[in-house]
Order: sequence, then C-alpha cells, then structure tokens
Amino acid sequence: MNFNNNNQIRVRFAPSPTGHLHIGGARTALYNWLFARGHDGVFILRIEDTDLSRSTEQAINQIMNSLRWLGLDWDEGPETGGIYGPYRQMERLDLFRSAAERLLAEGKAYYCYCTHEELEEQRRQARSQGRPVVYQGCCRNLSAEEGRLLREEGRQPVLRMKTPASGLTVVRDVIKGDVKFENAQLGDYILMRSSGVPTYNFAVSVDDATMKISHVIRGDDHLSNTPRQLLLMEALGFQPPVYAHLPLILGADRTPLSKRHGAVSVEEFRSRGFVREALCNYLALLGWSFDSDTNLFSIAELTGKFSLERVGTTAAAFDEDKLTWMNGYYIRNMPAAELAGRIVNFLPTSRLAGLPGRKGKPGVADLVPLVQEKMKTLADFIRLTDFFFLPIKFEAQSLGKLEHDANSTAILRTVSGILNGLTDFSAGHIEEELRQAAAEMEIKLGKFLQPVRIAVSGKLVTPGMFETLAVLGRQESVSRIQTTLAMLEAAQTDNKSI
RNA sequence: GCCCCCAUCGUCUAGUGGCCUAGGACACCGCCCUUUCAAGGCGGCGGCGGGGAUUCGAAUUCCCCUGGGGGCACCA
Repeated sequence: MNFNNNNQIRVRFAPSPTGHLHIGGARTALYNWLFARGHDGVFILRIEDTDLSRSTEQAINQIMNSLRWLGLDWDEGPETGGIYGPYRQMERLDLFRSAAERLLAEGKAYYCYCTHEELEEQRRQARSQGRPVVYQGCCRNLSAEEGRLLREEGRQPVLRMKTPASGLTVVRDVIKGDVKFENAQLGDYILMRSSGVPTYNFAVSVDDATMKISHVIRGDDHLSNTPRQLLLMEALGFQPPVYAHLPLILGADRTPLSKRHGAVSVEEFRSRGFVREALCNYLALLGWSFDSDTNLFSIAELTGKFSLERVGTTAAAFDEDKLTWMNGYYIRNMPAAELAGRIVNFLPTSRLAGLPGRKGKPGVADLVPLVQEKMKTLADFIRLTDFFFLPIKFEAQSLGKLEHDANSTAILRTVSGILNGLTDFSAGHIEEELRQAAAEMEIKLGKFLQPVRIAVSGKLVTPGMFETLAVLGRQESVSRIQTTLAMLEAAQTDNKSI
C-alpha cells in the first residue's frame, strides 16, 4: 500500500481544544508549518476533540485565531475543508468504528468489561509487585458466552488492543534516533471507550494514516505513545509516517511551563504587545538553530532554512528577556506606517482607546517617529505617549527635581517666551532656538531641557524634546509650561514644597 | 514502582576526536555616542554535572552515577 501518494510532504498540527494555544503548541505548529512550506508540502489542522468533557467550541476558535495571528495558515482543516476531511475527530466517528470492527473481526482487539474499580485494584497490585502498571489482559480470552453474561450485568465494554506479550517495537525518530520499547510495557491499551468514542492513540493512528500524513512532528510527551500507534498502524495495514519528537519547552526556572510562569498562551503575548515576527523568530530558535551565529530570521528565511535535522535534543527554557529584545528589534525595523497600523489595532483595549487623532490631539502616525526606536512592545507606545492625551501626572521625583534646580524657573520662562514667539513650530526650528538659548544661559543642553521635559510631560523620560514640543504644538506647549511655572512660583512664594 | 528521553556560559545555542586557551545571541557590568531614556558602537564577566574507560589526543565515543523531563488514564 503506497500510503504517501507522490511522496508529497503532508504534516499536521493536531491540538485538543481544551484551552488557549500554548506557547509549546505554537512552536509545534510553527515547526510543522515551516516544514510544509519549505518542502512544497501541505499543512493540515486537525482538531482532536475526543475528550468530550474538556473540548469546547470556544477553544477551537481561540486556537484558530492564534494560528492565524501568527500567520500559520493551513491548507486543509476546519472551515477550509480538504479531500481527507472532515478535520474534527468527532466528525470522523464512522471511520474509527469501522477500523475498530476490522480489528475485532481479525482478532487483533477485544472487548474488556473491567470496571474502573477493578482496574484501579489491578494497577495497585501491579505497582506493589513492581510490575509495569499496564492492563494485564483479564478479559483477553473471554468467550462469547462470558461476554454476553457480563453485558447482561449492565457492563459497557471498552475495546482493547491485543498487544504482543513479547518483542520490541522500535520508533525510528528523526530527532531521537531509534528508540526501543518492550511490548510487554505497553499493555493492552484502550482503543474505544465504552461510549463508542475512540481514545487518543486510536484516533491519532487512524487519522494520521487516512489523512496520509508523511511526517508527524509533535512534542516529546508523545514519544512513549508512539509504539502503541506503530502497533496499530501495523495491525491496520498502514505504513507509518516519519516521526520527529520535539523536546519540551520549560519555564524560565526550568520547571514545566504553567500559568504561574506568567504569559504562556499566544493570546497573552499578543495582548501584551508582542508582534508575530518576533514570536515566530523566537519560537523557531527555541529548539532549532541554523548555524553558530544567526539569530534573526524573517519568516521567509525560516521557511527556507528550517530543517528537522537541526532540531536539538534538549528541553529549552523560555526566556522572555530574549523575546522582548527580539520584539524591539522587529518594531525598530518595521516601516513606520506598518508600525502605526499595528499600534492602531492594539490600542482599542488600552487606556488610550479612542484618543489619538481626536480633536487637536496627535494621531498615532504623528507619534510613531518619536517612539519607534524606544519601543520594545506595542504596549510601550502607551507608556511613552500617554502624556500627549491624558492630563499630566507628575511622576515621583519629577517636581522635586524641578524645585531642586535653581535654574528651573528661569529656563521655563525663557523657553515659554521663545516658543510663544515662534511662527515656524517645526522640530528643527525649535531645536535651533533652544540650543541658542541654552548656550546664552551657559547651561548644558541636557540640563536645560530637563525642566522643559518635566513641565510638558510630568515625566523624567520622554521622546526627543524638540519633536515632542513640535507635536504638542505651540499653544499646548506654552500652556503646559505656564501651568507648571505657576505651580513652581506659588510653591517658592509660600516657601514650601509642591 | 516500571519504561523512555535529555545533560556546553544565568538563558537560547554552535560544536559530531585534534581547527576549542569552547564561538554567537539575550541578560548583566564598564566605556563611547548623546537632550532624558532607549537604540547603536566597543570591551568585559561567565560554561563542557561527577566518576571511570577508549585514544597519542575527548565537550565530542562507551559505561556508571547524579540531576532534570516525559509516560505508564474510558486525557491528549
């Protein structure tokens, strides 16, 4: 049986819809996608929703949204369709059932009537006797009559695989090499639940085969399931795909990634202002490398350079510092108009929502040139530019510094006068005038500008002062300086702190 | 308890017996640039988990230990 027609590369990402798209799942999806795109292959999205109690429609949508946001488009899958569909396992039940019947008819599987309690007891005993904690096959040789009687007791059977009692099953893994498993360790695992819904191992085997998957690229946690799937493939007469098991991603403290590590879902990173280019680039490098010194890769470069052979074997710790650095890199190197668009999309859920561009206020595009090289995340735009839109809030120490500097008042008066008289309120012209004023007062530019910065923004750190004033406009700039000046003078008259 | 995987700077990694007095990136620390902060430039700090074995020679091969991770579900 030629399972892989035309030797076409067909890979799949097969999440179970029980929550957001995890950073680990995102990397798995990315690697599959890169592999497909780099080999003229097909990338398939398959939803593994056989856990009825945990799967939700909402999770399916969240996962698809996250994949789309990352730019990982699928060629076959839910909503897209494809000739090997449907692409949700709960819509493929007939396929699993006929495969189950075949195994049963050929004596390769059998019904098991053990109850949860009985199984629990068996496991407890196995553990205490140091045996593998797998099903020992009590129901394996039940006669038809015995089965009928148990059924009459009201027991709903599950279908179990007849696993060979001896021998080895070898997983040939592109990343791990040949991994040997003793069949005796595998046990007679469950294929069909008593509800008639297949279990993971069964569904995945049938689907990978019937969807003609050529390469299974997935997390390490599935490695020890692979021999069970291999046995199934063999029993059903399918040729198995090539396997590649990726090492897991750990938290910064090298413990398994979980909510307590902060952001773990793609959605969270997105809402914190990370851009897809950085997330994809960072994730690509978490477990894969191209050479000894390249770190930055565009999506196109990744597509051309990614290979399974260069995927590492060590579990990688997620380092948000490096992601943040990379995010800043992509933000700095983005065309200003592109960045502005991203910020506009990002802002609606923030405290700046609806403000940019409103009556007399600067627009996002006006501010991007002032803050682009200072931003590490899209959220930084808010921190950096809020004073343009919101009432000034003097941050800690800012007023104190103003008071402490004996020249503050004089500088502010001078600057206010200069700005008020300017007809050309461009950044260049403002710079010219203020530099000259600073020179005349024999004050270094940095010291000269700091009171102005505090007066118009309330902050110790802002974008470049000349550009900031220009965007603020003459009226607003002068008015802010005057207001601050008045506070300062009042405080000095009263001889007390502001 | 049983099975499996993994092990180079704090982190991501390069390295497949001599090119390694172990290279790059993030972080950190200095200096330069500078209008604050970033960015950028230059420099620095910092690592082959331990023990055996093979070899003229081991980060690289083998064994043991230790440590981490995964699995052993009518979860995926």
